[in-house]
Amino acid sequence: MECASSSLSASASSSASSSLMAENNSIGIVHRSGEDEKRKGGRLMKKKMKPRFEFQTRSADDILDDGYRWRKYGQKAVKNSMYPRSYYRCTHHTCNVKKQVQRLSKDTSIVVTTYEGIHNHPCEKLMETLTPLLRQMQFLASF
DNA sequence: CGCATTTGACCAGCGC
DNA sequence: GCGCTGGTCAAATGCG
Repeated sequence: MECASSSLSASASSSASSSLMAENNSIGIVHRSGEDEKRKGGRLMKKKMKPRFEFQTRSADDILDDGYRWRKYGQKAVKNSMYPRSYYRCTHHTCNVKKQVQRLSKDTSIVVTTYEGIHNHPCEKLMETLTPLLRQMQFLASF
């Protein structure tokens, strides 16, 4: 499904100072949810939600580049965290994947990234990064 | 010029 | 029944 599960961010876009990523990116699925979608904010949504995957990543930046383009559509403060929670959404039309990032009040260095839904489109960024390599591979393969 | 990000406002669900 | 929290959207602004 998602080819970005490897989170091999090429860091070609934002977060130029992602050198801190070399630290130790420990990710792990903490929770998996079923479905749940409702009407809110004056907008109606389906009654079903996609599978939800929660990842805990050790990073100083909330913007984790997993190969997809995310557009922040909201930010709300959480009581438990005292830090605002950021809501992101995939910029793709056919892709209604949502992502919410929250920092742990205990360890501000830990970021909880919750992915909601599955990408139904190829990773543009990843493809972009791999295209030259693929071309090279194909070229070499002709030999 | 285009796009992504930002802040405020609004609504629905749930609790009390 | 009212109040609160959480979640989302919309418009405006800034940056590339």
